[in-house]
Amino acid sequence: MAIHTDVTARDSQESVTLSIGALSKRTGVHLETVRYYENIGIMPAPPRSPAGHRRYDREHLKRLTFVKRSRELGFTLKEIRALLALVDGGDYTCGEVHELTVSHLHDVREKIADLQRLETTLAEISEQCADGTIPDCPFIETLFR
Amino acid sequence: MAIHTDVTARDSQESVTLSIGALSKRTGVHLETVRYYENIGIMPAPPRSPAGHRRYDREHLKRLTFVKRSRELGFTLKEIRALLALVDGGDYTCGEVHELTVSHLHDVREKIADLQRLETTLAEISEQCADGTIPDCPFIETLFR
DNA sequence: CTTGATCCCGTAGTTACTACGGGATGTAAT
DNA sequence: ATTACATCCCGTAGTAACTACGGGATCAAG
Repeated sequence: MAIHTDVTARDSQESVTLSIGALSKRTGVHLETVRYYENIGIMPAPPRSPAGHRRYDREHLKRLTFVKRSRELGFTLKEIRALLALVDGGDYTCGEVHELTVSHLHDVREKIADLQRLETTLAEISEQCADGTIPDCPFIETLFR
Repeated sequence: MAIHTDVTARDSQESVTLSIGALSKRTGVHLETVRYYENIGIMPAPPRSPAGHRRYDREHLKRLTFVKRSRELGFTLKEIRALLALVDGGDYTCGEVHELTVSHLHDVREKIADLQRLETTLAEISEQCADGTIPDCPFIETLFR
């Protein structure tokens, strides 16, 4: 499936147009963020109404949903650009997507490991100085060494 | 222990002075970061040599070490400011430190939980599209929905 | 006394947005 | 037709925590 699905003249609702506000509400992406995505080239510049208001169609809606989902999965905008480039090219394979995903998964696992190490240390600290009125907390002492 | 330990005239090495580069090497904090910390008030402005070069002493070294350690534990600069304010005040108690630490620990645990949810999803995805030459990857499909 | 390392400063770039301000439209009710 | 209010426009600046850059001064060693 290419990102630009065929919306032929035979389609039942052939010209869906959404204002930026409507698009924002449907996707849950902030209005300013939509404009931001346009500025940085992640979303294409949509046609404008005579007065200059942006008019979005179903393709825009799909693309923005894609971006939103990918962000929720923790992909950076840079990674999403790569994903979109594949998809826009139209001839991507599952393997290419797999590669990006695995690489991202690796990053996520590293972050988890880092945070778990932190968690352990912080938990130890907070046990050490749980009872509260002692001045000269040992935690503070260790931070100075 | 207050942050400003007494370095009396009787101390064996009474005037340690470090250039910004030396301080940077000893603490592992980038030189530019040291200046940055000075700009934002986390490190005090040190005295200068006649030519205007910064001269640091043991107190600076201790403070910067403190900041470095705290950063490594994932505290934000804002949190570190709070910690330093307690310490600078000199009359902090273990309980106050405990509070900040527990709050931070809570944040860390939330982040871990978030990332673990991500990890699960990403692992599922990468299994689904592991074998590589199929076009129209199912993962991409789901992102469009 | 020359060479190379180090230092100075201010500014801009990074990531992914969010917020602001002031003016122009769109839409609905009267 | 007018009024009122929501929505839209744009560009700029702010957020966190730095990093990088550029061009000039100074220091330390040989």
